[in-house]
Amino acid sequence: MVTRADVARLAGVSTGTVSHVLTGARSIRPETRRKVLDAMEQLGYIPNAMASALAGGQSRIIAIVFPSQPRTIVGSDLEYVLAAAEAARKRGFHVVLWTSGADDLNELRQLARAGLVQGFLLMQVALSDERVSFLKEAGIPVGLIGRTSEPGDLPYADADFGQIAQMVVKHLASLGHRTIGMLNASREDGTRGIGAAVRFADAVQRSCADLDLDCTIVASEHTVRAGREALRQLLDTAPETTAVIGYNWEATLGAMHEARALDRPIPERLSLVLCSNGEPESTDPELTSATPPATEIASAAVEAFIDHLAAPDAPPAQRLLPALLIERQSTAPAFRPNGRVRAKGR
Amino acid sequence: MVTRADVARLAGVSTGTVSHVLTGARSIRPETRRKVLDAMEQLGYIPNAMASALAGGQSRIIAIVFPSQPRTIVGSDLEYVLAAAEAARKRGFHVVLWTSGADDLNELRQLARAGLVQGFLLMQVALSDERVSFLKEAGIPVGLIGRTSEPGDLPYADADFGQIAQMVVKHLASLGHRTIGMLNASREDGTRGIGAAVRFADAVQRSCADLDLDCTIVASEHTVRAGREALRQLLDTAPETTAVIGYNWEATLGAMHEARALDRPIPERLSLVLCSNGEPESTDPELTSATPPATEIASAAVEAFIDHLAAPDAPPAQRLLPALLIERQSTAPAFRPNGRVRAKGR
DNA sequence: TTGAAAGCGCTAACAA
DNA sequence: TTGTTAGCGCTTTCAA
Repeated sequence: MVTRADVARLAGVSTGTVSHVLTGARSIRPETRRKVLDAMEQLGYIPNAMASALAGGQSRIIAIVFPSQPRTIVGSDLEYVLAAAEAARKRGFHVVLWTSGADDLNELRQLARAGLVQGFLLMQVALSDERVSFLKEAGIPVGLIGRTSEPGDLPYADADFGQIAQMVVKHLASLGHRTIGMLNASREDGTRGIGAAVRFADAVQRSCADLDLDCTIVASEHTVRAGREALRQLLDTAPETTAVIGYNWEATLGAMHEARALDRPIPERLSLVLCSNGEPESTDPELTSATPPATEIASAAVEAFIDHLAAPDAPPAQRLLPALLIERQSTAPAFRPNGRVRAKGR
Repeated sequence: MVTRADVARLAGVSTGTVSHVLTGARSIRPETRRKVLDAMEQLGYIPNAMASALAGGQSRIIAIVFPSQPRTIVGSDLEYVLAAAEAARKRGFHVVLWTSGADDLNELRQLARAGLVQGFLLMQVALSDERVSFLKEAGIPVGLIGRTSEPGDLPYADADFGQIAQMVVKHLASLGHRTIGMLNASREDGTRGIGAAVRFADAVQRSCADLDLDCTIVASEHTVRAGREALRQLLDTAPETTAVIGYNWEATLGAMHEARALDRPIPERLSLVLCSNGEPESTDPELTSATPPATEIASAAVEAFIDHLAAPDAPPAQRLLPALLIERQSTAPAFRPNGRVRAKGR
């Protein structure tokens, strides 16, 4: 194994100098730097991560924490994780995975105390998340992919639900829809981010109010069957509904089936937009969507968190990321019984 | 921070003794052990992971590697990863995530040389996978979640496609199906495990031959649209087909839609079984399935790999794990034009 | 059965 | 601008 001592010897400098060439922590005469770099090159030197972690007190590893009580896992969850790993790598950090239940919180503390990880990036953040308070009290750095109701001064990145709601409602309004429905996530479902559900529902309601549209919101469990029932209930409650916003992937699938059963073909007689994570391209018709930008959110969260690790006292970055509306096949001008299709401007 | 020296002092022993109590590497007088354990308890001692990694030369970290050229990510991919992390944790190991393209292979070597990871567990293994040969040549431990065509003496765990094929074909035969179709994964799709596709198709064919059933196999791209076309093609080629085995999640979704369009309702006029990873419970009707047991496969692969790390010269474990057939709503007795429904025993 | 001490490879404070 | 050196906390060999 090639060590820093070998490099120093070959370059004719001290080991300290080699370190400083690597870290750039102090100015080095260009000529010396060259010699050192050449020697490293020549020897194929690779710094030992464990040694520098031990000596420097920084493992450059962060943990991503999933609740161990797993709910339905969708493909995009992995997208978050992979994007986080990639973003961390770009900053010279690594990501380890950890699953933890309410009873395992102590294990998180031990992980940190063992010096293995410098902090925790939480996924599936609930409105009120005990992991957050626990880690904060333990003095262990925390960041969020998502948000609690009161993120305070924690670094986080989340979807900008206000923007998403506004964009989607505007889109539907421009297609002439006047009565909108929403299939929300279950309120019971803390792990799934009920915080987001509440925030998004509020945002949809506000956006509808702004444009003077009617809006009915129905919560559904995260199953296809529940989604079918939810749509039926929605259309019972508000028969005028011509467009539905889905914020619950499984329920949205159910709604698609139920719409067919109710002879409300999509998009001709019912428009549907998916706003949650899910797989809008895997349905038929493919779903028009404005889904949270998983990769961007994860990257931003990692950036914010690593910055926070470097400067714990500075106010951390807290970012809300906009989604893009992708029009596919599930939205169309509002159906009017009398056959007139009114497109409403802007 | 509490160190081993603190514990030693309080227990009135040497630091070496504390280490040995922890590792159990040599016999300790029970009384001494007690004193040490008490001291650790009292001080809340937690060993420093970095220090032991440095001194012991073992980071107890393994990396899970994804191809960076990502294909469609399904929910079950994360299931593998989380299960692997959990299994590793039980063995006192940690899992870091890495994504790597063909050009990044050197980074893998550096990760290992830096002492950060002890080896690599590869996901999305292709039939002929350059990562494997690269790492083997570099002398870096490799394990597989999946298999290459020639796994040689590598530790791995994979689904037992022979068993799955036989079980599913038998199930269909027992429902009276005599003509079976299969929607296979695309042959182009190296990252997706064409190896598995070939193996599974062969196994299905063999199982059908054993039971004297007709069998038509059509490959499809991994899109809903391609699946629709594939089903049409399949039914054109073999109109007698009454049951289809899906080994391509997106294409299976497409087949469901196309079946409806062709007035072949599932399951009354066409049975469908999902055998690939996917979300059989998210469709309507829910899919009867025999999908690879993701959690078990990942755990077994991790076990095999960690064992291999501990004893590199012993022949590594190579495991094929059976799936369970879960009957849901998409299979039914074969439809007979004349109305007779023949159930064929066992 | 236990203790002492020499590293593991690197960082960073202190000197020069 | 560079060198020297004392740790970082643990493992493990060698002696006792």
